[in-house]
Amino acid sequence: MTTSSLPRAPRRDAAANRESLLAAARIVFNRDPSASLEAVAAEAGLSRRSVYGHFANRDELLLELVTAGGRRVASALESVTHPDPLVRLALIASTLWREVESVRAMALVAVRGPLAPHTVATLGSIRANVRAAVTEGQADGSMRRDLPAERLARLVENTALAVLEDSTEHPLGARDGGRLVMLMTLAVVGLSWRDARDFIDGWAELAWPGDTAWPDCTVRPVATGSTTDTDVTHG
Amino acid sequence: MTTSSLPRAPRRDAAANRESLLAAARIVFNRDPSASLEAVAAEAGLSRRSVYGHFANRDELLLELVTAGGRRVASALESVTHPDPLVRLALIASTLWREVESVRAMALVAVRGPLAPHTVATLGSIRANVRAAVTEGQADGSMRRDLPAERLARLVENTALAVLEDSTEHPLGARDGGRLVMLMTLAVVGLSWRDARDFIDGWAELAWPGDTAWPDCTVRPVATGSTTDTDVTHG
DNA sequence: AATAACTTGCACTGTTATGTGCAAGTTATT
DNA sequence: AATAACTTGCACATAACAGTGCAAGTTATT
Repeated sequence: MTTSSLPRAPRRDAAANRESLLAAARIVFNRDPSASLEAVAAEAGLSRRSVYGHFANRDELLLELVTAGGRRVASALESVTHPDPLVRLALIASTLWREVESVRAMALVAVRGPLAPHTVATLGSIRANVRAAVTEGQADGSMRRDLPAERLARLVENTALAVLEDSTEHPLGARDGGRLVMLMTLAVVGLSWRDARDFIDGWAELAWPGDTAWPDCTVRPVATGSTTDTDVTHG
Repeated sequence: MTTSSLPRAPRRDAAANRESLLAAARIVFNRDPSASLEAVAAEAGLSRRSVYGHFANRDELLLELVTAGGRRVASALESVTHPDPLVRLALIASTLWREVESVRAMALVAVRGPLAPHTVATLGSIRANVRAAVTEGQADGSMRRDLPAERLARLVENTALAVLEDSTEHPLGARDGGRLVMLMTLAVVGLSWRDARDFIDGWAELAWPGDTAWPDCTVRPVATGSTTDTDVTHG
């Protein structure tokens, strides 16, 4: 049975178009956050008019986009747990990088723009996690104690955003970006650059997914020789 | 002699109004960078129409505002010279803080917004100085060498901006802000938090102007006891 | 006091964007 | 093939905001 008799089921291509619009919006708004719906519709191969067949207004489209992205990121971050608060922080940073890398500009708008409150709500758990890791790290002495936890946590967040921002204009490989964001995070919480580097290289879980883990290293150069004091990036 | 005979001198109050408009623009645009000229004129106690008696258009007003601010900052930074690149970087950071503190939002717009190219041009010397200090610091081993100088320099800049940004929402005393911006700068270039703290406290020229300098210390707590591991800020 | 320099209000144009109503088309579904 | 579900193009309403012309006011200067 297909539900009742008279009212017909919604067409399947409509849903597809809706997705097209969201995808287009992601692309267009990622290029220019204040782009018009005209531009979005064009990117989707639809007419401006039809946007309103799927979304009540611009804000609703934006909201849906940001919410979806936020949920994706939040869920990816849920799996981040580790006893060591420094590792946890580094993991949060690099996970965030991985999730957001392809939508940097959008993400920045979501966090900095008028939708910020909503985004923050969706991503509240991250903030809480960062905050908790920082507090814990300060308590066990692994993180700097000369700043109140709240401020330090915000600085950690903003630093990560700064890396994202910079990489929007000066692209960075996915892997280099992940490493850089960890390095900067650790720097902000108080580690020297050598300590941060060694710390990252010392924990298998902080290695880039594709790479062979530290213990059974075959390909990857170890922490001595050419890798030491070598650029993370070439550009 | 008052120039020629027929053409009269421009009225002095006109110049005053022009200043009023610039001052108003600084206030209004600092609150909302995309505010209307209506709002600016209102703040200045003038009519929207009269804005066009002084500036050809919105952009010209904006430009003048940003240029003036830029020049002020640039000139303040010209006096920053020091043999030690770390000290120089810290001085640039705290000088910048001092100059920009009261116009944070505007400054952020000037740097991030559409006028960025122009601002960058005006402030080109800063960028060059930062760049030079970083290169020098990497050469003498006092700064991290795992990142190319360009990127590290940008990270230094962006970190300073991040502190500015954070302090817009979560105010910071002038002095605490200056110290924080130095701490973060040193952190980014590779110092551990303790090293950064000791470094700042070790150089008289990095002390806050009002404070008595290190050598003949009378009031200020020295680097042992209560100051160690103590909050820079209370809020 | 004469007068040029300013300011003001109003009306108007132009631009850019959002959002709606509707008739006429197209397409998936039954 | 019938038909409801979508899409489309067009016209239109609305809303901010920028920028201009002009006539009538006000005010500093000479």
